[in-house]
Amino acid sequence: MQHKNKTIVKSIELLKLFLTHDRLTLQEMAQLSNMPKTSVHRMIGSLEEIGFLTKDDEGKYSLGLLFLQFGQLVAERLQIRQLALPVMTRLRDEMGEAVNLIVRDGNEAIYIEKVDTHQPVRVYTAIGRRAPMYAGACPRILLAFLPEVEREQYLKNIELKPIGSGTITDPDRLRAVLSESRKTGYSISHSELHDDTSAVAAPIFNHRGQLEAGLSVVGPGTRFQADRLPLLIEKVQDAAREISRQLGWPGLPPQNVNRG
Amino acid sequence: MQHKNKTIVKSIELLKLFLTHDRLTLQEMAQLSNMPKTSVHRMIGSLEEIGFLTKDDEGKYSLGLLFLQFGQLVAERLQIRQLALPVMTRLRDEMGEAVNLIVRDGNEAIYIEKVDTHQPVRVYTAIGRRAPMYAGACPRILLAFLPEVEREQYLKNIELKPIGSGTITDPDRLRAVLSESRKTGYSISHSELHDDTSAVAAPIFNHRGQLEAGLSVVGPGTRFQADRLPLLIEKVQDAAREISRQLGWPGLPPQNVNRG
DNA sequence: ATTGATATTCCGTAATTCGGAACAATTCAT
DNA sequence: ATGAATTGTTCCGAATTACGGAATATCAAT
Repeated sequence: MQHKNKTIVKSIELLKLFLTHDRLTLQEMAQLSNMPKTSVHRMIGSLEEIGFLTKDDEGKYSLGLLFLQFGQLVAERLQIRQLALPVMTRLRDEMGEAVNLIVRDGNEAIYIEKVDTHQPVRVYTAIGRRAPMYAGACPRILLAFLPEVEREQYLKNIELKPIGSGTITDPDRLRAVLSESRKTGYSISHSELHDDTSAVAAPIFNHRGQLEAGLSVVGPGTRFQADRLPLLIEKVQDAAREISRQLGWPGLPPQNVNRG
Repeated sequence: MQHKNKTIVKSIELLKLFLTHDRLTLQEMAQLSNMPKTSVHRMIGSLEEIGFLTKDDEGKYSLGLLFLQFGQLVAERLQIRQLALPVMTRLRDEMGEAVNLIVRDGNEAIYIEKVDTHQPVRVYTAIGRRAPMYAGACPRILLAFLPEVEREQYLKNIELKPIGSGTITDPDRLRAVLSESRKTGYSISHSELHDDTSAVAAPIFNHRGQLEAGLSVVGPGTRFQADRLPLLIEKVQDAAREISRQLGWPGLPPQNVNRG
């Protein structure tokens, strides 16, 4: 990756402005991106031509419907979603709490499936949301079961910013928690991503015993007290193992993989 | 749009290969796109860097999870989906047929919401799919109620390719059908997009009386015979009017708009 | 080890993008 | 209505950026 197309990267910076703004004018985009008006003008012209942006009657730009098509394709092609959904629904019904499925994307965790407690729920809601891997039970279970080299590299480079009132910001504490999760096979969080929200998560492995995804139950902190945690842990782990099995997981405890 | 960023446009051509292929190697992308290996290599390097593509263990590329995030945002920001969904669900329950909601995107119709007959159904399925505006009841109702200048321009430039066994390929016949739909306020199709599938559609207008979307019930041709059509037409039109009303539609029949 | 296939890097050429500045269009206030 | 201000569009010379053929590296299979 020695040479790269700067134009593409810059254009995406423009598109990413729309993650936090739904409609923008040329001027606003130029200001937010610190690029010259002319350059922005040229780039969004191209982005509009290909369908990544659309210009409405008032001359404001927003994300194009082409993203619906690409988003759908990505969602459809994630086989694990299909397998996991029935198990997730069952877990939700058993425990009466929302259930999330996440995978790793680079240095982040991304939500790829959700079953909510309240009906009717648009499944699509929350899908695509991102979180750092160090915060929250579910992202952190991914981090815990990452290969050691990758995990260490991540821990060395990442800055632990507080997000909720309970976010772990001390690297030593984080290392201890991760180590504990590797031993027990689950992780717990209280108010790490959202205040008063707790979660219990377990890892999902694929046919080669590699970490594939994380599964979690999420709910208000008041319903995640000591008396109920053992049951929650058991059920989440059961569900995660069930999905792993469907992915062809050989069934060995993760710490025994690659030790023969 | 005198000057444009060729690089961006070419890169999207590469991404669009993934609409029909879910995994591709560098080599395959070079062949399918007729671009030099080196250029493809550079571009997909950038596309990977920004998250639009990912490389799996076997060195094959596929669409990145970033599309989930953008797709979600676009879906969330389509207000009409929120309004339409309850009405669509009710229509589905009344008639026992699948219900679709589509909007125009350039010269195509794109499905933005779907309520299926079979449970449990992933709503996301089919969302983002595209169809030409001349084929199928729902796409064609969009075409019928397009402003005359745009409609004529479309009809002059489009080539009517057969898709299903009933696709209209004769321009005069299409014009007659469109004119009829404008008078009656609905459209019917039999085997135009898929063989043995029929549909009945009605237009949805916004607060300015402009065409905003199309609503349709879809099902097997055997259930869309003459005896049942009047009821289907009535129910679809009722539902479409209900959604239009929620969008602030002034309530005038479309042919009276801008005639005062 | 040898072959064949695919991926990656090199590097001189030249086409493309850049961005300031001038210009046009639109909006707003008076 | 008129003028001022704001936003959007076009122009054009400078030079950065992308191009792509060829050489090299990596990998898998025999």
